[in-house]
Amino acid sequence: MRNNESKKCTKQKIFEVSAKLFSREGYNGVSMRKIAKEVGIKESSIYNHYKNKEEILTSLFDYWNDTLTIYRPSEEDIEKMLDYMSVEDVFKQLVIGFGKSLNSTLDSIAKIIYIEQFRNEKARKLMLENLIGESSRFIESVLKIMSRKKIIRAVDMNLIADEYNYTLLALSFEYAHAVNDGEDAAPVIKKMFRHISFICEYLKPI
Amino acid sequence: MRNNESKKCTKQKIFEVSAKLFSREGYNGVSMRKIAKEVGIKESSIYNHYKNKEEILTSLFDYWNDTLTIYRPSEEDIEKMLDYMSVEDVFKQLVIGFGKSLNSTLDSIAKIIYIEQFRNEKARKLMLENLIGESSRFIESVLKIMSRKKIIRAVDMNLIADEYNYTLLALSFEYAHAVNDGEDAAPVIKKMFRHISFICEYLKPI
DNA sequence: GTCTATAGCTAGATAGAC
DNA sequence: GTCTATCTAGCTATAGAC
Repeated sequence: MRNNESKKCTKQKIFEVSAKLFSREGYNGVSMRKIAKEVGIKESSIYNHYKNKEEILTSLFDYWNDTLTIYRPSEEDIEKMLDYMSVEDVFKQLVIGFGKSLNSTLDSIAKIIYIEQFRNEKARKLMLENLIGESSRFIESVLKIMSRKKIIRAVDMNLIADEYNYTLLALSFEYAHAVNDGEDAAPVIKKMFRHISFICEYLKPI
Repeated sequence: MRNNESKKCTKQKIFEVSAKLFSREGYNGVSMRKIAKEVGIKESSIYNHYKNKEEILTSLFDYWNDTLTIYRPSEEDIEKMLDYMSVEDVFKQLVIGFGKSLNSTLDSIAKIIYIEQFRNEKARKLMLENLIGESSRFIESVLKIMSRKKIIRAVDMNLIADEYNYTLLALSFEYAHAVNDGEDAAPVIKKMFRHISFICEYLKPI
């Protein structure tokens, strides 16, 4: 029992420390020694938990993929939200809920995806398929629900989903920088909300 | 003379090879040996042209900064363009002109900025100040000219400049991936133009 | 300005004691 | 499961011959 707990604890520590270090220095900028030192063990001990360095990175990406898929609200959830919330508040809630679902490890992993997207195949896939593709399709499905309920006017939903999504993606880079540099992230959040207001103004029925 | 020419040529080769390799593997993923091998010289010879590895990276960022500042059309240029072009065509021309100004080395440097923005201070500055800040202010100044000429309706120009710019920035990431993977970049260009059409539709005088 | 040779260091990974 | 010790390979950078 104690064995299992301490095993889990050390592996978890390696996991979180790696996320933090990779997000600051990039995968190739962090050595197994640095990770071991920060965890408080010898580098050779890492190999009892992970096969090699690459497997640590892969486990980070897998965690991101699993967690973020679970978070996204279902179509039923959206329907319910629209019963008592405005279009604008639903979109704002999606951003707030997404932000709240991110612990500091997930924040770090997001940055690792940004950094490694041109070098690592898994990171590239997460960027293009998850952060761009799936997100856009999700927003398009939300727009379809709103259209069915006739609370937004007729628009090119694929286009508006892209407009909504790409700007938020770029702003999430700016957000990562603010958090990174220990600056106030409020101005970026404000920009996100201003963007949502702009889209909702466009969507308003005439 | 011949000395000068060959010197310039080797230095230029180091410059271009480094841009290519850094953009693929990241700064920390490329060794001086790899660069030397690809150039066709010994690694020690690099130090006759650059003080160290960091100076190669810095020179790449300086080149980006100098070139892109020179490219951006002046307010007078914009005024002239508007004499015989529509609002939409001016914006499309800005994207096309920007694209044409990029040789393959500048394409690579853009990717290096994306990769290194969270690790390298110069890259971070270029991302936040040049690609986000300056670009947005430039578009805002273009919108002001259009507004003065009364060819667009009254809007929050700071907001629209951000809407215009952030989506294009995110799409430029997708563009970099397409070029990177040897895929067809046309669908991304099409998305850029669709975005511009959307913004111009919004700007149309009533 | 390029070369050979090498210093001096750090990397990822493994063997075997406890 | 963690440790010490160590291997091999790779790294940046320099010295000095040509």
